[in-house]
Amino acid sequence: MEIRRADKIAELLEQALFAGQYQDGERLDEIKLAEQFEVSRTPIREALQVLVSSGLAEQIPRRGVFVRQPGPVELMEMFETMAELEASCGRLAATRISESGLAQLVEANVKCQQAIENSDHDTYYLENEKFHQIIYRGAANSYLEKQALQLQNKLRAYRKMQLRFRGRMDQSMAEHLEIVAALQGEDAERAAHVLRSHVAVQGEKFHRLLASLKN
Amino acid sequence: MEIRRADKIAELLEQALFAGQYQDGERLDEIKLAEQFEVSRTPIREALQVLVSSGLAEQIPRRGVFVRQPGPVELMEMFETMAELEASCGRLAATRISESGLAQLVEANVKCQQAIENSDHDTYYLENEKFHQIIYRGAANSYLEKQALQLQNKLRAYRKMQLRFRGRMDQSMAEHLEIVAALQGEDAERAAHVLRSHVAVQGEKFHRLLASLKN
DNA sequence: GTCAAATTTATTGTATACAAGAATGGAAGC
DNA sequence: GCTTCCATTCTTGTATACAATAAATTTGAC
Repeated sequence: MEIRRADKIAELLEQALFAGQYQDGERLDEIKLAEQFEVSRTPIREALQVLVSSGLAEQIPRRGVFVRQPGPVELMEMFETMAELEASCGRLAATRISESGLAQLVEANVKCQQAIENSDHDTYYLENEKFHQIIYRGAANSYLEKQALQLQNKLRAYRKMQLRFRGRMDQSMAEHLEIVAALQGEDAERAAHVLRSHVAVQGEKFHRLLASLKN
Repeated sequence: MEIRRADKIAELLEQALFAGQYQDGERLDEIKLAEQFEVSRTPIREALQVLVSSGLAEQIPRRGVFVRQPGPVELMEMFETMAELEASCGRLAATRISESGLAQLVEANVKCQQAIENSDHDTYYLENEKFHQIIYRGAANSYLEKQALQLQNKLRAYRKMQLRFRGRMDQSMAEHLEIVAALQGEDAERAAHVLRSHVAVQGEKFHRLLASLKN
């Protein structure tokens, strides 16, 4: 359990937002939330500030804080930015990742493959995420790593939809193998390129994402 | 003037931090700051949260918030990340920037050149910043643009040092011309490459040295 | 004299009270 | 019936009071 109630509440609110429990533009009523969490307005306000600073909500002075769900355009922009960040991580990791890092990547891929064979979506998703995180780490730039992790976190909910599509997991696995090959060969440009298109949402994927948003 | 006192205070504190008025690790005393700004602890606390969430300070629960000036390693990491972000912006801008955007770039360069001839460092700095911001905008991805602007803002104080070196401004100008040429030619890779090395401060070698020291 | 435990002090975190601006609703005017 | 202005109500922002925990200091034992 957290030490500060405000932190715990921020976390819970974040989860609730990701779970879609609030409409876009909805006002987050301090008093109602205070009653709901059985605390005073003070920790609620601090929690709301956290949401605002992470972009999940917007604050209008003397008006309140409002839920801010990304629309399709912003979502695309976030995916594109994620693709660029991953490409950067890949480029840097190509010459910096350790042997142990490479081994971890291979291991994560094995677990991904197993998950596919068992049709275990959750495990696949988890190991896939881990795979990418190893690359962030491999870039040996903790600032960049943090940025990548943050955006990965923001996109988690939407990424999950993506993977549900038939055949996506198999293709994704093939790309993972190519990424590992590029990193092993210390081919920075190739690593960057493959990662970028692996993450990017283009063509068919884009339409599928839009379609899934409407539901 | 801001509507919320907390916002105004956050801004002032940020400036004070950038101006180096606080030591690294120094505790930001809520009560002292409250007296200093002649407000209660409440707006001070909200302002401190802003600093924490932007990474300028660190909060340790029930201990307080402490100034967190980036050390040489983190600074390098931030510059490297900036270089990657700029490269991404350049890549995207190559095929997306408008004619008017290109014209603005040329115009900014002219003003930069004039500033060099007048030895007007401040103007040079301002127009140089503007030049880069036009490229962020040219990427036509407002999320990425915001990320780039944020990091540019964080690095402002340190970037200023960089430019003081003799001959740096001339070299920088030459690189600007090359960047514009790449964008005009819609050469995404070249734009990315030139921008990356334009922004990157120290070389790969130095970073590798630092990184290897950590392991 | 030194170390440890307990008490005091100081500081953060939370609750509540108050102030000020924004939204709402109704009455007056057209 | 519609609009406008005013009063009321509601909500946020700030101040202050209280609670809880960490730091500091004192006191006692060895």
